[in-house]
Amino acid sequence: MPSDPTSLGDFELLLLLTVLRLGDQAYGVPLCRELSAIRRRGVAVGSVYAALDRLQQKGLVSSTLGESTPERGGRAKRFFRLTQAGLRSVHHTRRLLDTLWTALPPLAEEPA
Amino acid sequence: MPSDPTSLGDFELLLLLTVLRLGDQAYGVPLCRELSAIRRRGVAVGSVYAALDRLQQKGLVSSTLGESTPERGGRAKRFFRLTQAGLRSVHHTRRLLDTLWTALPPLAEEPA
DNA sequence: CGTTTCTTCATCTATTGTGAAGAAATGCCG
DNA sequence: CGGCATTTCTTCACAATAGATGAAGAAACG
Repeated sequence: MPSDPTSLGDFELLLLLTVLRLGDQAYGVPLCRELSAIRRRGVAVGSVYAALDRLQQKGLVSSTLGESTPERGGRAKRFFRLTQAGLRSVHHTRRLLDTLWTALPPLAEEPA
Repeated sequence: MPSDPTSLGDFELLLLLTVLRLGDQAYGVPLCRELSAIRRRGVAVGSVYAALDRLQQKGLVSSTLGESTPERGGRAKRFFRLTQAGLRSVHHTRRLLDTLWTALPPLAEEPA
């Protein structure tokens, strides 16, 4: 019994947060760039679209097709936003984690 | 390029936190019970052991074989603890997420 | 056309999910 | 005392979902 809509994979969570951060510039390519920066490691563009599709199917994001822009390669983009359910899902995860690591023991100091 | 040792799957993160919480009672069966409670959904015992094996191979937990106890079915248990690397990994994830959702927009009120 | 930007697709590995089978201990009862 | 059901815990085989990768396809401009 998979796909409880309130439970997110780690990548999916980061992706939702990144969609929020990018606001009206949340489409595939910059999402991919931003995620690469956050993770400090290359993120293949295919992973991003696959995750977006999953999230859309679960109803956590919605997408709208933009218009083309008068720039070199200004092809139409597919923009993403969080749905109410998506936002709830992020809040839910946050509450859970905030609770669980309140009692997290501190890191021991490394000897110099 | 998988398995960056500092990046955790969502289940793995919960598992590490649960190992911390259970302390000297952190072995397969209670871990499974505790995770089921946290997630509010059944967790198969196989998933737990599989994740533990992964985490051990990545060096994030260590395990020691206990002795048998004088109880019905008091079979020897395999106890788990976080390594330094494991603790660092949790802290790392926490810092990242705490940063990312500082600007998280609040949930809209549902109309009654 | 060639180039640029963006998306879709096919394929592969890794993570997670599930339940049954296997080990190791105790307790009951002949 | 000896065997067998029972309990607790672990290992295993297999299925499904999530994530990773790079090449191919679409649509725009110069």
